[in-house]
This record gives sequence, C-alpha cells and structure tokens, in this order.
Amino acid sequence: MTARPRRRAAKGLAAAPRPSPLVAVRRAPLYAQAEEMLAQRIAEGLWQPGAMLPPEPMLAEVLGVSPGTLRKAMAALERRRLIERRQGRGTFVAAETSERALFHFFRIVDLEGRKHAPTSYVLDCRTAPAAAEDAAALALAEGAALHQVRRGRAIAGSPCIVERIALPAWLFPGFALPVLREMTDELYVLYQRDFGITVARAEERLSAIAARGPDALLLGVAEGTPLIEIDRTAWDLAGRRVERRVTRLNTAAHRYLSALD
Amino acid sequence: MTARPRRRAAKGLAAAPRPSPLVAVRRAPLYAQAEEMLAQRIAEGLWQPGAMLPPEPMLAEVLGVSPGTLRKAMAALERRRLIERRQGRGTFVAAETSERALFHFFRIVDLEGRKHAPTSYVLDCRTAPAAAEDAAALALAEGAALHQVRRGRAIAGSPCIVERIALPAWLFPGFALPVLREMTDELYVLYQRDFGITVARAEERLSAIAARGPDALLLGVAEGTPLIEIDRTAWDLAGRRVERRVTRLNTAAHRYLSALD
DNA sequence: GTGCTTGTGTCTTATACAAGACCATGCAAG
DNA sequence: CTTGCATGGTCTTGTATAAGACACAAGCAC
Repeated sequence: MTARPRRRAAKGLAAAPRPSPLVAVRRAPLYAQAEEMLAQRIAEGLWQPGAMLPPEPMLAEVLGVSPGTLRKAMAALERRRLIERRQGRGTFVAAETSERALFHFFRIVDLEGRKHAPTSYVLDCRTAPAAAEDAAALALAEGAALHQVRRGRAIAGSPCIVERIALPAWLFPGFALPVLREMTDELYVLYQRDFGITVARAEERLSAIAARGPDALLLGVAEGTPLIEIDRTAWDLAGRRVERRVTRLNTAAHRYLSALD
Repeated sequence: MTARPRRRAAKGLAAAPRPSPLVAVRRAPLYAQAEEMLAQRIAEGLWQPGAMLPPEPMLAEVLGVSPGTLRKAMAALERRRLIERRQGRGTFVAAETSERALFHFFRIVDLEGRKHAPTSYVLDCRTAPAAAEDAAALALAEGAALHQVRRGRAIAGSPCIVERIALPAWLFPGFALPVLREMTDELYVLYQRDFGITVARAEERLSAIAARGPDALLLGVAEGTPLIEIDRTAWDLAGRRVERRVTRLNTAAHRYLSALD
C-alpha cells in the first residue's frame, strides 16, 4: 500500500495568504502559533489563574491543530511557567504562590546556600508623583502617579534587607499595605490576586554601595558598610513594566545566589 | 467492546526486567533514557566538541527508539546546550566559543545594560597547595595541588575587575598562562580545547566587600570603596567541580545583570 | 554560475496505549 | 440506617510509534 488516498490542505492558524517567497517573513511554525495564541488568552485573563483549561483534544480542535502539535505548544507554555499540567487531573493556569514566587524571584540565601522565606514590615506606603529615575525604569512620564512602599525584611529573625518598591498607580487602583504589620506572603501573590497582574519576568542589576543614614540604622550596621543594591524591573504577562524595586542587602550573613546554566 | 485484545510487551533501553510494583523505582521514560545515554557519550568525549553526530534516523536505530522519541531527546539536549542542530547541515556537539561563553557565563554589563567583551592581563600564575577555602569549594582535600591565577580585566579599556582563579591540577595537567600578555579569549574556550573540559554549569554567590590594598590599587579606587565579590564554582559535563573563581567588580560604571524568568 | 540531486533536520499529522486522579456505585460492617 | 471502603469506570495527561511533506545546505554535473 503505497498510495495515500487522503490529502490535507496546508493551513495556518491565521488563515493568512501564503507570503510571497520574496519577502522573508517565514510564517512561524504551527506549534509556535498555537503557543502564542494560548499565551495571549492567558495574558488576557480569558482563563483566570488557577482555572482549568479545556482538555487537550478539545483545545487541539478549537485551534485547528493536531493533538501532537498542541502538545508541543503546551510543553512550551509549561516551560514558560504559564501553565501547570498534571497527569490525570488536567491543565491549569499557573497561580502565583509564595513558594513559587520565592523559588523564581528570590535569590537571597544564607551562607550555606539555603533559602529561607523572609518576613516583611512596611515602613511607609503612599502614592506620589514619580521621580525621574523611577519614571525611567517603568517607562512612564515623570510625575506619573506611583504607589511607593518602603519596607524592611528579615530572614530567620535578623533584619538584612531594606527595600523601596514603586508601582504604576493606574495598574494597581486602590493599592495599600498595612504599615508596621508583619507580612510573610510575597507581594507578587497579592498583585495577581487583587489586581490580576501576573509578574512573568524580571531583570536585576546589582551594584555595591555603602550603607548610609536610615538604611544603616535599620540594618544595624555601621555607616559605610558595603551593601549590595539590587535594582529590579518586573514585567507582566503582557510585557508591561509593572514594578520597580530597589533592594539593599546586608551580605554579612547572606548571599545573592545566581545559577548559570 | 470492553475486552482488550492486544497487549504490547513493554521494553526499555536497558532491557531490564520489569520492576516489581512494590518497589517504587519507576523506570525513566524512553526519551529520557535516550537523552541521558547521548549526554553521557558526549561527556565521555566519544564525540568531540564541534564534531557532527550521526544523522537522526541512524541514532534512533542505534538506540533502538523511534525517530520521534529520539527527536524529543535531541530537543532536550539542545536546550541543555550540549548540541547544536542546523537544518540541512546536521547536529554538532556544542563547541565553546568566546561568544558563547560570554553569553552564558558573563553577567557584567555597562550602565546601559550592554555587554562588552573584557580583556584580561594575568598578574600571576602558579601551582600551589589548596587553602582550606578553595579546597572546600572544589571538594578537594586541603593541600591538593591547584593551579592558581590572578588577573585583572578591563572593559572598554577601563580596569574594573580583579579575579582569582583556582583549578584542580590533576584536571589541567601542564596548565600555564602567559603573564602580563593581553588576552581576549575566554578561559572556558581554552579549558575545552586544551584539556577537554567543558564547563556546563556554574553557580555564583555575591556579596559586598570593601576594596583593600592591591585590589584598590589595581582598580584605581579609594580604600574602602564598596565592590561586589562574585564567588563562582563551575562544574563540567560529568558534574565534577572544575573551577573556583573569585571576582571583584568595581560597580562605578558596571552592573551585575541577572535575568529572572 | 545554474540547476539537479542527495542528505540532513523540521513540521505536522495520526494512532495506540499507559498511568494518574477522581467519582459514583454498591456492598459490608457497625 | 449509616458509615466506611473497595471497585471499576471514565476522564485526564503522558509516552511511544510511524509516516509523509517540507526546507535547507552542500556538492556535483554541466
């Protein structure tokens, strides 16, 4: 049996006309199209965090791709941590938890390399116009309204972090944190639960600075003690800048851990 | 139709007898077995860096798996950066180049976030017994022979890095570097080319320190200036610790960049 | 050089079966 | 009658196979 009775028309998800061979646009492979389509639906909130996605055969049919292709897209989404798949149960939109956030966005460990969940106490929380530096980091106009938080954090009881956080006010309407109450949950859980904003990616730039004034006081170190300053910008699923965070770390008993592989 | 007429014999690559259901050993999936088998052959040097692997259909036949399964293993190996696949040309064992090493193992950028290739000048290169700290980092006995290098590095002409490198002597027989000659190639290229050691993974722990003595001199900063100290341990393909490197970075004009995603 | 041929990886589809999780049913013990 | 639990059915994702059309690269003949 060599003859193939069946023949499928080649079809792209977008049903776009085949690009001319002269323009080197190269339609993306089907599985990539499927991946992006699903990623977009998740980013739009069509499926809420924690919600179960339709079963794979149904998704494959809806998107008009074969199960194998759909699976390839799903595997990529799982690697991007947008979804979680569990055999026998289904596929779920990834929901932020303190553990997840800690695992992916927290790099501070003790001298033995162990990670501990820090506690936080908010020193100040107000809404004010953006200074030039924050505006630049968040790609906003100078003077745009920002929620601004200052807090200290302790690991295993000893205060070792002071932190300044800036959020675009329009993305976090009504944002406020209770001052001077101890908190253990990661902020990113709150961003997602209360404002529907999922932090997908962040970038940190580290420099060394000398402890000064109130920071030295809060950390209990002498003026001039070297600290690490971590300047983080965070993006959400849609690629918007949603947070700037400047962290100052006392490295007497802790390290910033970075894995290269 | 409830009866199941057909039944396939389960087969693993190792042709091991099916484990008893009481012991929870769970044979790894075929594609993972294939991946590990290929990874091991590469680590052993059966295929040298830069060498072309046999075509996929042949590999699939040799390993006794279907082409699809083989492809899944190959995709994983490519993600691990052990191989490079190029449509129409073939699959090649990844060879270290300065660009690759820079991209994966160099995290220092200028204030705009741009990465520049640094130049290096070796200050000192000798073989000496391991101090306790180096021995611990490399999991060697105290006093084991180590090749030890001190060097400075400059980015765009300005010296901003001093570095101390320790290598187990038995892994790098005859290792030596020309002193005070400017070098632009990354050391990891040399490790692979001259000693067959491929750095696969590394871990860095950062702390803030104050510049002292010769370091301050070399970097051209005042005593006490805060620096970032980067303590790196590197592993090769076989999982052996092959390098410890302590880098001190002047962050006046540079940042340590870390991506979280 | 041009065009053909061959060898390579890439994309897509299709199917079957394995394994995990959950739930409704129903029976037995209390 | 109620509680507890074992059983099997069914839905889910996970694994493995196969096959064909395609795209890209390189070499060779002309």
